Amino acid sequence: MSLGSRKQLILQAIIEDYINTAEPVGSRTVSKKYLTDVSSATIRNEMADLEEMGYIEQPHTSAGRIPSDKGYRLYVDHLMSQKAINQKDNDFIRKEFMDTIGEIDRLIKHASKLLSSMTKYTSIAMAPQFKRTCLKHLQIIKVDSFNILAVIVTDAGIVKNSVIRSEQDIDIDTLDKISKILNEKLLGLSIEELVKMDFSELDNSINGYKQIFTEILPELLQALKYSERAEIYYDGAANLLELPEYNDVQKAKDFLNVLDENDLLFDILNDVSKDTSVIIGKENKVHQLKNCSLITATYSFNGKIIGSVGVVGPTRMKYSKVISVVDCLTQNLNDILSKIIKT
Amino acid sequence: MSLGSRKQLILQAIIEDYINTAEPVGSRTVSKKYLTDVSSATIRNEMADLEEMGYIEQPHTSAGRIPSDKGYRLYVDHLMSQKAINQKDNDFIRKEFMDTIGEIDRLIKHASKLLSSMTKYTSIAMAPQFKRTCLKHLQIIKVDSFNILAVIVTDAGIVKNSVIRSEQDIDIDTLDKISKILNEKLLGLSIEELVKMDFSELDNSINGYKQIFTEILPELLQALKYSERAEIYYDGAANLLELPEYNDVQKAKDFLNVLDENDLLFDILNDVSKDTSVIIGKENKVHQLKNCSLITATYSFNGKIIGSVGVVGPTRMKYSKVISVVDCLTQNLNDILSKIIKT
DNA sequence: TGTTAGCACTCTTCACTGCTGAGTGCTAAT
DNA sequence: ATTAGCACTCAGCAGTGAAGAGTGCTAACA
Repeated sequence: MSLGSRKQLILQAIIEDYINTAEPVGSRTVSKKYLTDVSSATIRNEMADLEEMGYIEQPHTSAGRIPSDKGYRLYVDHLMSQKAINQKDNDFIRKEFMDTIGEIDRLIKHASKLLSSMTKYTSIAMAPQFKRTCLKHLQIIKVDSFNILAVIVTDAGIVKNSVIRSEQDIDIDTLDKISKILNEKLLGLSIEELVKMDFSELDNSINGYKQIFTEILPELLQALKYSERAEIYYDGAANLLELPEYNDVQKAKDFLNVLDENDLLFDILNDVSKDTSVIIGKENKVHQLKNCSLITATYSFNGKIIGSVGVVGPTRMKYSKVISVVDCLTQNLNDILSKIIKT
Repeated sequence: MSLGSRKQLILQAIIEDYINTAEPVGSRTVSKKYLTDVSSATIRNEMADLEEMGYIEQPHTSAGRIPSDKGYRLYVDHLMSQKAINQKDNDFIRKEFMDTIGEIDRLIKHASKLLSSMTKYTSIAMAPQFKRTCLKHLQIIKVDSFNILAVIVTDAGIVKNSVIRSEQDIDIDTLDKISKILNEKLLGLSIEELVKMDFSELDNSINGYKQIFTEILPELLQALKYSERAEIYYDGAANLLELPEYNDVQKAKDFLNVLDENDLLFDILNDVSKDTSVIIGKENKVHQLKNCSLITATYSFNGKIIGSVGVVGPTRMKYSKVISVVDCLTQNLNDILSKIIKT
């Protein structure tokens, strides 16, 4: 069922006005501000149709109309002007990233800050999923008589450490040899595989080091397991409270509770598969966010998706703007990752 | 100027009732619930005195009294029952920490979560300040032909990594030798000193490696500088909104804005010197928190303060409870740190 | 047949009103 | 020094009515 082109224009007008004002939009407003050559009475008739079709709703009899989730969906998929990213924004993001060096987690945290400050909504971000990356180098270092340190570097440039206490004073050469053996055997495996791996088959290679292996390996695997869940960040929680829809304290409370639940955020960010996805209102699996829209995008390394970022806001969201910012940001993220970490 | 003992009792009654109910406390309430053998009229007279002395205030003529900052201060310093930590809470904290292994930052993050969930306020925490700890071991590892990795372990068990791209393919033995030289020269120095150090005096020791040094050192120092600022965490932001004082959206907004400003939180947590400190209302240097109270405590390693944690809430805070929880938590933190990281 | 003007109707919002209850300060009696 | 009693103050609440926004319907018009 396709809408007449005038109905489309009216729906678009209603949505864009509502996005800007957060006030129900009346027929008069549409007639005066958007479709000046049509009278408000005509608009009224069309609006009644649009309501019947489920694209807009009326909060109460004497109010204007507001878009429904279905309306927003049509808008995002067909009506919205796909505005290319503002050149200025693009430059800004690029520049901000240039200045951020250091650990990759820090980069993602910064990305989250950028997203929230540029969109004025709340951003969420997931650091690279360690388990999806592959072992590139492993080295066991002696710190002192009782502490050894396992350093793991993966292809996405993630580095993880694990301090292991050892009862015996192992000499450096031994550790080097063990490092070499492990490196040979394990190189290129994903951390996910590695954790599940059956190490008994290593038996042949480790003649003479068996005792040390049985002391170190479990600790190492344990540490890997603990690193499996990626860090989750959010930023700009205060932005939400600027919006009129969150003048209701209860709603603000519910929203903040979601942000405090790392598991929930993880599920949200982990669920993303497409490059960029827009989830509107009740489309959300997480029922606490059924009044929110969520725009997420993934970032990749070596063709593999390793993490994602997103923006959460009211369904009355500046979709066009946010989508372009999120897109641009992940684009830059991909660039930087592939550049920093080229072999 | 010392209060009569009955005035003290009345002040205590007012404060404790107000802490529980968030409602101004009237003379009748005090007489009925706390000092049953004195009439409300007498209480009224005493309350008028207390108000004149500045310990309590009246929101408006026909309301009861609420404590002033000065009142809370007296209460915290002299009136409050210094309740020892609940044995159950202590066990709980201990147990929670036992289960948390892994990186020290994760431990602190967990501590923050614990604080907010046990106190029902918002917690803030600063991970160990890298720069205040001393170099224990430094090792430079070859990852592949173009990437080398510097691993730095400090006495507090903090491990930092820095991936350095190198134009030349340096062989492993060379890196080992460089590691040894640097270790010898730099062991025991605090990171703070290290960053400021003049490396030209190394010249003699590095015959033959000079070119490599000049490539690696600046990168290494840069990475150290970026790690200088400790991570800041907060948790339980949603708890605040449960409190009636934050039904005013504007106040909630102001508070969230503080949490979003890492620099501000850093200043707050960095300012702490005493073991445990209680800052009430306008005593706060940060003007955004002049309606809040802040209870902070430090944790140490090797006798040096390396970080701090805190709880932020309304001035109407359950001081006794929070102080005991914060104390207990840092106590446990100290224990764990000294145990985990003993040489 | 699609469009428009006009009008009665609905419903929210806001300002105003008067009432109630909580709490006070003062006074006079104990 | 303490207490009972009383007049007074003020926030909060419910009720009221007017104003304004927006609608749906009808009848006229191109």
